[in-house]
Amino acid sequence: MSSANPRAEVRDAASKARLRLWLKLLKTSGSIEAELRRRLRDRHNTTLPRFDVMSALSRNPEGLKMSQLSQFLRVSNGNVTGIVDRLTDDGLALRVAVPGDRRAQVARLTPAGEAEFARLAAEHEAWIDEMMAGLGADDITDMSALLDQIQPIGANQTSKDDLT
Amino acid sequence: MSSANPRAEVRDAASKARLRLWLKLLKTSGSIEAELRRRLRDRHNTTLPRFDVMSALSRNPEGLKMSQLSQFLRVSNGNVTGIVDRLTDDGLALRVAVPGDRRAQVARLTPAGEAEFARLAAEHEAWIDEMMAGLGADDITDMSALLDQIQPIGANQTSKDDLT
DNA sequence: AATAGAAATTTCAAGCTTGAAATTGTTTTG
DNA sequence: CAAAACAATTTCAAGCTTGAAATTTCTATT
Repeated sequence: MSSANPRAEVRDAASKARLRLWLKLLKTSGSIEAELRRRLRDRHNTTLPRFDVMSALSRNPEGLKMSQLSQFLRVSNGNVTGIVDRLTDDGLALRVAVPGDRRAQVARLTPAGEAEFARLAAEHEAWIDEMMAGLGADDITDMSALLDQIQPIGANQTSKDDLT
Repeated sequence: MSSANPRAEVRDAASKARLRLWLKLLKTSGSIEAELRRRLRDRHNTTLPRFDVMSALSRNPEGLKMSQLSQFLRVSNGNVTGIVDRLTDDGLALRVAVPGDRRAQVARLTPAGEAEFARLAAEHEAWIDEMMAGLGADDITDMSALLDQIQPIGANQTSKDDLT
């Protein structure tokens, strides 16, 4: 069964190699993410989704409409509703009516929310720096270029943190 | 404010570069994962967690104890309980008593589960192959080596799909 | 102005996920 | 052997996540 079509084996091997790479990629990002969640929980009593929302709001001090927020974070509308609810309960965020459109609301960080996020963000960056300490400047450039070659859907969806 | 300590700027730039790379890595793996979830749902009426459990069971036809399963997948015990419950409800998995230890049970795929997984796995591999078509053999080798440089915790936890 | 259609949000049910507590069963040891 | 320690699972509450349905409020179009 090893020569009906010699090309088939090559194709199959390449496919398996890509699958292995995907599993490795998944494992790496999953491990980083799990460790971040663990530290946010144990050291700061918060969660990654909350951090993500606060991060988005922090970059938009004037606030973001709920729909903008969910687009930016690439999650559903109903999802941010709940997260902002809980941040609001904790006094870290608040909703402000949008003048001229009574349907819409803008979510913003409170001063307490900004202060809290500043602390979190500094830690977060240090954690990432530590976890990726094994990569030098060139490695980062290389890996970035390689990641660009992966196109899950085709077009290059923007956001989920542009940090530009 | 740009020369109190010249090294500080370099350190800071490197840190920012690592952070950007992490966000990119997260975005890429998140996009792939989201697309996989979407296709599993729309085309096969199932979910990624179910696929993962079935995959693990498929590689262990003799079955896995619930605790082995959760270790292998790196998720909590309570988590697999629920997923296996639902697979069982659907006739794709079943629990078998372990002779000699009445606390333990082994989860296995039913014949229907095996057949179903065979279909899913073939599709899954093709999807990954398609999404990563942009990477050649050398790219895969390079990326794999770069991923090895990232160590979220220190030691190199095994599993979450070893695929040997 | 009436109304049909679109838009911004929230609500909801279902499933995933976790860590902690509770159950049930096994093993070690005083 | 009793009982304390340990082990395998399940149960539970809380939060995350989604897509679909429901609300409320615009915005055209007639």
